[in-house]
Formats: sequence, structure tokens, C-alpha cells
Amino acid sequence: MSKQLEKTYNPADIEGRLYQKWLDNHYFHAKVNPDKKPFTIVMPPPNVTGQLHMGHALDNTMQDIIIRYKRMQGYEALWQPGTDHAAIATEVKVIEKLKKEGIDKHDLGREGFLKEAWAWKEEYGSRIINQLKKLGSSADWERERFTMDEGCSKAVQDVFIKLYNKGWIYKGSRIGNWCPVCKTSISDAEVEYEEQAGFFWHIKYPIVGEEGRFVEIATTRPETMLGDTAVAVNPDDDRYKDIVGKTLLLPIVNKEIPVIADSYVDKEFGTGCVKITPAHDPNDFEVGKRHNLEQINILNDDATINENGGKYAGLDRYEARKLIVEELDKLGLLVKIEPHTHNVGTHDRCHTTIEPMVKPQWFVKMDEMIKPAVEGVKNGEISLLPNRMEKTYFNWTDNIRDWCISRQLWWGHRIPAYYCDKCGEMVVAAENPGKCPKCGHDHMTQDPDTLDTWFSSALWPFSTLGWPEKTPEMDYFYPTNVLITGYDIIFFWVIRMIFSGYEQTGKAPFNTVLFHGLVRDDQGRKMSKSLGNGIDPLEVIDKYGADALRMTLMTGNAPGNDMRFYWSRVENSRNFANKVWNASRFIMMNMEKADISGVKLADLTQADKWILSKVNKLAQDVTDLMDKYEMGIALSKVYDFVWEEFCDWYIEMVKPRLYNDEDTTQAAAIWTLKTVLISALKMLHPFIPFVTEEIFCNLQDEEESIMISSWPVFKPEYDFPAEEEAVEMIKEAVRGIRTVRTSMNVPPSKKATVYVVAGEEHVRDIFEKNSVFFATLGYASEVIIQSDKSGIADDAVSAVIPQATMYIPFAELVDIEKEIARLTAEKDRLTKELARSHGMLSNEKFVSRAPQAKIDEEKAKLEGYEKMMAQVEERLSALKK
RNA sequence: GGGAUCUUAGCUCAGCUGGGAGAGCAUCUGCCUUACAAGCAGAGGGUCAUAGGUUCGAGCCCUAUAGGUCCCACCA
Repeated sequence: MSKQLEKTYNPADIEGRLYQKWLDNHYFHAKVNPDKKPFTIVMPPPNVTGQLHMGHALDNTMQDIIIRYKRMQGYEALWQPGTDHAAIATEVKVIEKLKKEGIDKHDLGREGFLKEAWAWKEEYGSRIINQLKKLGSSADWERERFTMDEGCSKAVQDVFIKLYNKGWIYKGSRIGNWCPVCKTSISDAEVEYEEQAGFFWHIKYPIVGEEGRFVEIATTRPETMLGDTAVAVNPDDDRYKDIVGKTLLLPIVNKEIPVIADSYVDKEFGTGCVKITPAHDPNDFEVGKRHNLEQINILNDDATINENGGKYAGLDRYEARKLIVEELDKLGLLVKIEPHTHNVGTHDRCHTTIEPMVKPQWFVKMDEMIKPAVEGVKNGEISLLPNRMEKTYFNWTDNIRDWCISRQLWWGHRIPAYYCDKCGEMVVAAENPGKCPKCGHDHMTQDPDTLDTWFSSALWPFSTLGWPEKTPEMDYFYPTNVLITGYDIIFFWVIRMIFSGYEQTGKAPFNTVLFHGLVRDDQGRKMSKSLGNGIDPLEVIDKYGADALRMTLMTGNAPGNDMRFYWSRVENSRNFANKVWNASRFIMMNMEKADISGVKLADLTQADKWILSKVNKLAQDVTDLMDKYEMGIALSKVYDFVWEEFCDWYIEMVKPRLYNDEDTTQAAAIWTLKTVLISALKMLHPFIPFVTEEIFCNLQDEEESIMISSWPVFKPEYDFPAEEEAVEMIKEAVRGIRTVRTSMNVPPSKKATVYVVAGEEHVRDIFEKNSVFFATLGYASEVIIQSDKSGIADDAVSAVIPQATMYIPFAELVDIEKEIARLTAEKDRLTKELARSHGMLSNEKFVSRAPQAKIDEEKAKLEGYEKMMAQVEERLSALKK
């Protein structure tokens, strides 16, 4: 017994209820099942601090589509979810929160602060998960993980110790990016360069022992001169050849520093003389190493000047800059100030200008570990989609530098290294050894630093499955199948997962990476909080439903490209959901009219076979596209089919049969409607799960969910190419008809005659009212078709449109001059087509290389053209007479 | 400086290995019709950035040019 649906689709009424039903039935839960093949996607873990944004919505919609598709195909489909502790992002938020309460992080101490952070995680960590659920995400929430849960922490610790023992993790003093606000080092990838207007200060450094002679240098950061230990010139620079090896008096500091020659210096840039500050510039650091220069750190962690800055100690870096410039001016050493725009590195979290600083940090050696990751992509073990991402990938792997993994934060995985309080001996171990192995002192202190948040994310594809324990899940679901993420984190995350996967498990963590672009606003800008242009996916869901949002995100852009968000596209998607809803409603309204249990394929009319064969072919096409992860194209194919073929043509064609209880083909029509609808619903389900589920359950009382129904496959018995061709011919004929008119108003007796006439002039004075062809078919008891296409048999027309009672060749009704013009144009077109076809078939390359099917197709086309040409010529000559 | 990518209808974008220029929105015309006005039928609108080349045939391949976007590196 099918139920009646509401007149319009109202997502708010059903989404929550259906999602709860799915959860209650554990449909999302994947178990180790040797009878089925596994298919695994691991969810990029959203930050616990996160709020669902369009990027998440897109990312998770894509994953959900694939996982639902695979589930319907009979795979044991696991979508492994979880959240990321997001070290610095969370720490910043918690500090902010505490600040509002008037509490400083350091007042609480490490343990107190971590308590606060965990409380934060408990409070907000579930928020984004609930938002993902609103999207319809069918992740296996029963397996939800967290990067800092016990298992993942164990994995992190094991990997650290393993890599350390292998010599691939080391502690080193290196110059790195320091954020004076977050007071932590950050990796190069976390630095964003902003173009800023600044100045070039030209300063004179006096040459010792040569009164009145100076070297002029140009700098954008004059305050760093406090840490200068040399001035460098290019060895080939003739201007300065004679001063190399001489000594300069560093002004203000009044210290003697050497002039050195180093090819790093660009003769053309600035004055050709560079002040060298090894402790505060990455290039200078390298130069300093080559020339054994002292590193003088002049900054405190908050970027104020430290005791090495003499009288400037305690001042902020910019304040110091101002005063130093003033002093240089007073000393007569300031030559000039030039405006200069340059790129300044800022921290991507807080946008503070970073300071290069020399700090002891932990590093992962990359040179060896990256090799299998490069090889795996090169040999196709891992494919990146779209392919162009491979270039970006190799660009990175070729230039990889050691990975700085220590962070001076509290929220994160603490580095498992312990130092003896007495002799400083370091031990890397899972637990505090308690006693120093070297001097026997009985107290060791753990390294205060934590690990880069990406260190744990890098292990995510396997740590979530229980690694390093040998779990059945690890055996069964790993390696995962596809990773879906934005191209913006290829460096942060994707590469690190790949090399970690190879190193830790000996296997690629996934065999395909599918990248998507960014969702931008309607002006193409990045959605960001500061611009206030972000569109909240939840708002879209509230207004138009999750299905509409999902569909919007999946259409209208190519894989890997950025997309713009338009409300009008959401409306269109909503309209489509409503269209499906109403088509289903119509079918349900008519389902009871006949018993369809005994319908056989032989009972079907031409129209039925046509639509059946269309949907059959569609299933094949869509499956192929889904397997290639071309979800956007797959969806638009189903969209076109449902709206244009099924609703606009088939349902309209079939109406007369439904309304006429005497019609012997009524049951066949109902059977076909239902069969095609169910197929279409199944193909739509991964994309728009809610509306399809609601309809399916109302339509198929005996089946509990479309989620666990089977994906449509191509069925040879539904392949009716001949019928398809016949109906296409009729459609072609009817499509040429311009205007459709009914005879005045349609009387309630449902008897009306519809004249379908080509060309408006013929009927304008006969009929007063225009109407719509297909909608009117439902009313009409009789249809007269006048077509300009000969060759369409009357019985073919009436097979599709049963009320059609007349068939009059168009030429008999039409203005002869016009018809000749039309035929002439047609002849021209055919001439061109024939030339094209002949050209192709006479081309040796084409004939030898093209697939046989294509050649046959072309031959068939050629024949068709030749026939049509003959007809056209015949009619032309007849008319001319 | 290195690299990627884009330029197709008024707007935003599809166009999968070369073979009949497409969608949504917008515009215009006619329709409340027993699934749907969140709808139906139709119309207008494009030298596919420019210039060459390969090919029987180019939106698609090659070269160059112009403009846009992004990533990486970064000059003190």
C-alpha cells in the first residue's frame, strides 16, 4: 500500500527522522567481513575547534557519495571518522577563552592548562561531528577516533621512538620561523607571505683604520644589526674587492666585524653589500655556517630585544627599530630611506610577523623516507586525481627539507625524550626512565615540547584502524582505497601520510587521492571570517535541505577546480529534489490503478521499452563515471535523465494510458514507471540521500531502506535499441513543432482535440489560446499530429501517443517557398555532414586506429545521411515542380 | 624566479581519449494544466582570449602572445 506524499518536498520534516533511523539500524557500521570486499575511506579529521564550513561540506559530501555508492554495490564500506586535536589552533582558542576570564596560560601551569584544553575538547569536539551528521554523512560513528586518544597517542609515540632509533629523528639547532605571539616555532608551510610596504634603510658602516671610509649597506630590518657578525659582498664584485678581509666597526654596538665574500650576495641588488645576521635570517644563517660566524640572538621569545641589545634591551622589535634608525641618523650614518615593498612572512594562524630565530628543535630527516613516497606515485601505486596534482606533488618532494616537528606548545603529543637533571643526558623512551643511565641521578625531566599536529595526522590512515596493534581491522580495511581532501593540504598532510604509510606499514596508505578545490563566494573570494563572506552550510541546510546543498556542491565544476557558491544554484538543486518528489508522487497516485505483478516485457509498448532501455544504459554510464570518481558528471547525467527524459517525455506520454482504465497497456505503464523510478532513485541516493530514502520507503513498503538496496546494473534484457531509435525519431519530429494549441478551453468532459502544427501562422486565426503540448496530452482524447518529418509511421506515433489519430505530412500544409528554403538548408547541412563522414572514413589513420565500434557508428551515420539526402532531394524536386 | 591553472552565451561554469557548441541563472513569449508555477512549452544570445601550426576535421593537440587566479621559492 503506498502512501500519499505532501505536495511539495519539505526536507526539514524528514531529514532528522531518517538520519536517526539509519543510525538506529547501524547501516553506517562496517564490520570485518571476509565474505565481502572492503572499501575504505578515512575521513580527514576536522579540528575539534572547528565549525562546519563549506570546505568540510564539500569534502564530506564527496566522501559520503562514494561510500554510499560502494555500500550499495555490496562492498563492506567503511568510512572511518574522527577529529584532530589541532595543536596550535586549539591552544590559541583556549588561551583566548582564558584571557576573557582574566587567566593567563602560565598561571594555570601545564597540567591546569591541559585540563582546560580537554574540557574545551569535550565541549566543542562533538559540535562539528553533529554538523557533519546534518549533512547526511554516513560515516561509521561507532568507530570515531581522536588524534590524541589512547591508541593514536601510542602510535605517535611508537613512531617517534622508532624513527629516533633509526637515526631519522634528530635534535638540532636550526634557524626556523618563530611566532612571537604564539611563542612557538612553526613550519615553513605554516608561513604565509604578505606583501607589505616597508623601507630600505641605507646605513654606513665605517671601515676600521680608514678614517672617513664607509661601506654602505641596505636593510629592511635595521634593528637586526644588533646581531650582525659580518658584512658580505659578492666575490666577483669589483667595487668591493679591496675591502674583503677588512674590518668594519658595527655602529651603536661598536663591535668589529669582518667583510667576507660570499656568492650568495647579488651584485645587482641594493648596494651589493649585505649585513650578515646569522641568528635572525635564514640566508645569513647559512652564510654564517660557511664562514664560521658567531650567532648572536638579540630577541626574546616575544620579539622584544634581549640583553644582547644593550641599551635597547626590553624594547619591542619595532620600537627598537625606530630608535636605532634615529640614533644612526644622529650619528650621521643614515644615508637614505627608500620605500620598498617586500614579502613578509606571517603566521597563518594569527598573522603575526614571524621572526627567524635559532632554537633547538626536533627534526625528521626526509632524504631517505621520501623515496618510497616518490616512487609510489611515479609507478602508479598511488594515483593523484586530477593528474596535474602529481606535478605539484613532485615539485614538493624534490625540494623537501627536514621536517621540524617540535612545537613549544602544551596541547599535543609530548615528545618522549627525557633529560637528566644533573648531567643533561637524553633518553628517548616511552616512559620516564626515572634514573639517568649515565650518571645515575634519580630524576629526569621530560622535554617540554610537543609534536607538530601533522605528525599524528600523518599516521591517521592506520592509527585509526588500531595500528601498531595487529588488529583484524588493520588486516581487512588497510590500505584504504581513496583519500579525499582539498589540494591546499597536499604538503601538510597528503605527502606526510604517504611517506609515513610506506615507512610504518610498508604499504601505500591509499591507492587514490581525489583532490577538490576551494569553495569561494559568489565573487570568487575565499570564504573567510575576516571578510565575513562565509556562507554557513547549516544555514543552507535549514533553508533548502541537506540534499540541495550536497547537490549544489557536486555540480557545475570540474574535479580539483575551485567553485563559487551561488544561492541560485542551491535553489535549482532544491527544485530538482522537488521534481523527483513530485514525479514520485504522481506515480504513487496511479499505482493502485492496475495490478502490475503479472507484467512481462512482452506487454511493454514502444515508449516503455524506450525509457527502460534509457535508464538501463544510464546505469552503465553512471557506474563507469562513479568508478572514475567523476561524480559531478554522473549526477548531471541522472539529472538530465530524470528531468528531461523521464518527467518531460515519458510521464507525459504515459498519462493517457493511466487515465484510460480501458487501456490494456495500463499495467505495463505503471510497471515501467515504478521500475524506472526505483532505478533513478538508487542512482540518486548517494547524492541526495534523504529525499530518495523517503520516497523509496513509501514506494517499496516491503523494503526498509534504499541505503541497503543494490546499485542498478546494466541488464541485457532491458536493452531495446530499436525502440529507442523509434521514440527518438518521434521526439525529433515533435521537437520541431513550434506551437501547440487547444481548441478553446478544455472542457471538463476531458475531450479535447490537440492540434500539433508546425509553424505558427497556420493556426493563429483558428485557435485563440495557446497551451502546452505535453500537459495537454493528459486532457486530450484526440491528438492530431502534423509533422514536417516524413518517414515516421503512423503506428509508431500512436504507439507513443495513443490519442494520435491523424498524421499529415507537413509539406502538404506548408508554404512551398519556405519549405524549399528549409530543405535547401537541410541539404547544405547534409552535404557538410557527408563530407565530414567521408573524410573520416577515408582517413587511414582514423580507420586504422579508431575502435571498431566508432568506425561502425560512423558508417551507420553515413548511411543515414545518404538516405536523408536522397529524401531531401526527392522532396525538393517534387516541390519545385 | 620556478610551476600549475584558467580565458566557451549577459553572469557562473560543464564540455571525459580530436568528429553534430551545452547547463543553471538572467532576458523575452505563451500558459494556474487532475505530479510539480519550486512547474510546462518555446525564443533570443557564443569568430570557444589572440595569432600561427598539425589534421580530412581543432573548444580539445603543438608554438607564441595577452590577461586573470593559485602554489612554491624569495633579494638583504
